[in-house]
Amino acid sequence: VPELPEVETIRSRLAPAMAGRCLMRVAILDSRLTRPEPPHSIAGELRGQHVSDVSRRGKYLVVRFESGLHLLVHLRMTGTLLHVPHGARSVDPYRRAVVTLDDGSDVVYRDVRRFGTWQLVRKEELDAFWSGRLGPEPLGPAFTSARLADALSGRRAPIKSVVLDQRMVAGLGNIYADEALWRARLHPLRAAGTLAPEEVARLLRAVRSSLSAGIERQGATLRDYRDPTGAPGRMQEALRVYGRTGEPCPRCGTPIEKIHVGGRGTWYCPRCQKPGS
DNA sequence: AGGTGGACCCGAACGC
DNA sequence: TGCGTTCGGGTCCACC
Repeated sequence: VPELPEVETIRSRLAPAMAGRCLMRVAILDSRLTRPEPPHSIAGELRGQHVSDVSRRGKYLVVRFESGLHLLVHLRMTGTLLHVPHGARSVDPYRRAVVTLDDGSDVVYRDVRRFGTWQLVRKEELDAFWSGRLGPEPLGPAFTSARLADALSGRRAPIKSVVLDQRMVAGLGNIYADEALWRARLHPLRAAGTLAPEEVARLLRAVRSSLSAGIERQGATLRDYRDPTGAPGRMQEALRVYGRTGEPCPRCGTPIEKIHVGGRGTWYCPRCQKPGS
């Protein structure tokens, strides 16, 4: 499941391959990818564009073109981007789009569940696009204790559900939300608005450190995730609670438990992460 | 308005 | 062995 660390890893690999290149051919093979826009019109707009750089905002990968156009790729559940040399494409029923660069290499978009999206946004519309959807970058200077405390205040929803809200902070998904709450020693069902200032500060540090750990290890490969060379990440070995029902908590040895919060599987340590106030 | 639950999608895991 | 059923996950949308 690509969350911020996985998308950042993809970005860092894809940027040198795409920056400065021209898109020679664009084939979009799944109409879901661009809807409500028809695939051929998106493909037509992309063809001939020159790539300035590849960046990231939350879980979105952003390909910026010299024309001011931006391609926003969201991988959702099972999307992956592969960079393959000229002629090295293999038969793959899950291939949803192929972009051929002017060095002959292909950027292949693959997505088993077809949840991923490609959107085109012009430079002038970009800020409005982000501000309607995404909160601050968790690893950037805008993500502060004061801002987080303000956003949490009055919220009665479980803290886990609130940190998954991309307008609260951009980039956490189910894995890193559980990991961050474990690091912060907060029970996932705690009402978000009841966190003391000290706990908010702990949560902020925990969000940053869990995401940084994921980036350092180039993402977590639980099943589908691969970087653009096809290599898996290593973060799955370093996860403290996610998916580890019955295994000992790395901090206290108590068996990890699984519950459901807001419809999502949620792992936590019942001793380190007490329900609290 | 904030909170909750279903829809979307499809392979894997599970149950009989 | 083989079938049907359930699950999960990010985001949007309808509903309370």
